[in-house]
Amino acid sequence: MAEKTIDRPLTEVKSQFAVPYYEISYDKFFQFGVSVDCVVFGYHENRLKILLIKRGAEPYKGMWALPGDLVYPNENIEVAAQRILRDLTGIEDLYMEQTKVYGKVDRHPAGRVITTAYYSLIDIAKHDPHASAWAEGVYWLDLAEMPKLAFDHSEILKDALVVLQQRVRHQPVGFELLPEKFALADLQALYEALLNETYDKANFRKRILSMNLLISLKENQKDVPHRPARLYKFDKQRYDELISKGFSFEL
Amino acid sequence: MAEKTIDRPLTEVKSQFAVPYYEISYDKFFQFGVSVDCVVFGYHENRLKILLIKRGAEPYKGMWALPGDLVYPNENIEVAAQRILRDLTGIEDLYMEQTKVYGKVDRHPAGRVITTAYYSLIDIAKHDPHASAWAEGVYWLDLAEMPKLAFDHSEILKDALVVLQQRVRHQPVGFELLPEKFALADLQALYEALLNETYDKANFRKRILSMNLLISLKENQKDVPHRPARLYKFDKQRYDELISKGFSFEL
DNA sequence: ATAACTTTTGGTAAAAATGACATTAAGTAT
DNA sequence: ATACTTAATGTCATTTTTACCAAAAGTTAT
Repeated sequence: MAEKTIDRPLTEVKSQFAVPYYEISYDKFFQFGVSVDCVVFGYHENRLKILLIKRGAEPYKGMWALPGDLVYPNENIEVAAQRILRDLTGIEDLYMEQTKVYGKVDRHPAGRVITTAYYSLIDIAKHDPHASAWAEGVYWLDLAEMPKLAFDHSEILKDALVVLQQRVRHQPVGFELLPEKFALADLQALYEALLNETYDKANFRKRILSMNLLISLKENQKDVPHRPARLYKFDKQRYDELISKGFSFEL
Repeated sequence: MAEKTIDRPLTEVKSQFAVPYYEISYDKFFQFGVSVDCVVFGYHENRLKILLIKRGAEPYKGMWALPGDLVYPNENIEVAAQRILRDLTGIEDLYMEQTKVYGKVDRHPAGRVITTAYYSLIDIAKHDPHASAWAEGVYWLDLAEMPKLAFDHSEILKDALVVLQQRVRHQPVGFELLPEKFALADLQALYEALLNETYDKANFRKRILSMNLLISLKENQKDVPHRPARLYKFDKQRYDELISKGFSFEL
């Protein structure tokens, strides 16, 4: 195919790559710090929570912040995200996904630090966070009552929430916030909390069940003061099958 | 509200933030280079194209690559993205959006460089790229015939394409690839190229027009060997209104 | 045991959206 | 004037969505 090609002579040489890279002093460029901040969403009793730490070190000592820290120069970023979250909160092996990079020149008082935000969803009951390293405390804070956070973490959190809502609408990630076994009403309450909407109970049930992503267990709720609902579990295998066939979950 | 709070004593101090930040030698951490890579999509004659450069400097001299370069330590990343694209290709003032960060330890032979990918959509006819700085050439390459790219740029491009298709489906970004005035058939051809699908002409028309996002001009196509179609333009104001009311574009 | 109560669960009917396709309209080319 | 091409509009059957009802199944109180 003929392409539209525009090929002009070099006009000016001003980049660090204009001469062979190994002859240049990179000092001028290689002065960045890189960090990771983790936005961990949890869900408990119909409320969406965020995992925050109370900072035990400068800068912003004593303030609320997302769990985050600097990446080592020989460490991959995703690995760092896991390590840092584990070091500060004890939580391990989460599925984490990037949301955005934050790189304002003055966002960190100690120098030029650009940070990558990762988000994750967990069932609060399945993990037991505890403060360690320089974290003075680890808390599940209600999303509705969020204090001001250190650095630009308030902005990071706000953006991550938008990403979460996007994801939740188009992929069945919501299931990750629920216990293994759950009732349809639980799932509905979760989605209503996540997206602040309300759904008709009967129609929600039909929609979800028609996707065939749930396995009906031979087991009912216990200790409820009314008719107990049937319990279900998420059919991960069926989901992977559908995805590979180009299925797209929509709520 | 009572929160589930877990607050344990410090167990170990091992982070760089465990002592006041101004007393620490950060040298160990502040060794990163940060770069930006731009994935600029263009559209011309029913084909999706990518703006690539032929590298005129090491590393990967002579190879195809996304326009990208290192960020200055006192420069905001978005500003750098604009500058670098302008320096290398002469294209200015694009609306660019982040897609992802790439940070593998060995992704750059000159040292630890993490890069942020930005993507943008432009109407090829509206811009006239020309190689400058250390770019030896600038080319619009057809997406279907993409060569192997320098660094991890092939992966970056692949991911950006997925993001583009997502965005195009849920926001009317497609309009940015068309000239000011266009016929409905042009819009349809664009979406069909972007998403490799085909739509029924009559139904596509109804769907698009029912969104009220197009302004019908009192003007028709010229120089077509058949009945000329009515021209439309995108109603940006109406779009912003709808968005602020929580409207979501779906195709 | 029975009645009252609450929530689950299955169903139906109207309304809305979708999709396939036919028809008419409006221009160009001969 | 006629043929031809694509635009533009309309119709209709089908599917999907939505609102709502009622029976079923358990718990609790009497």
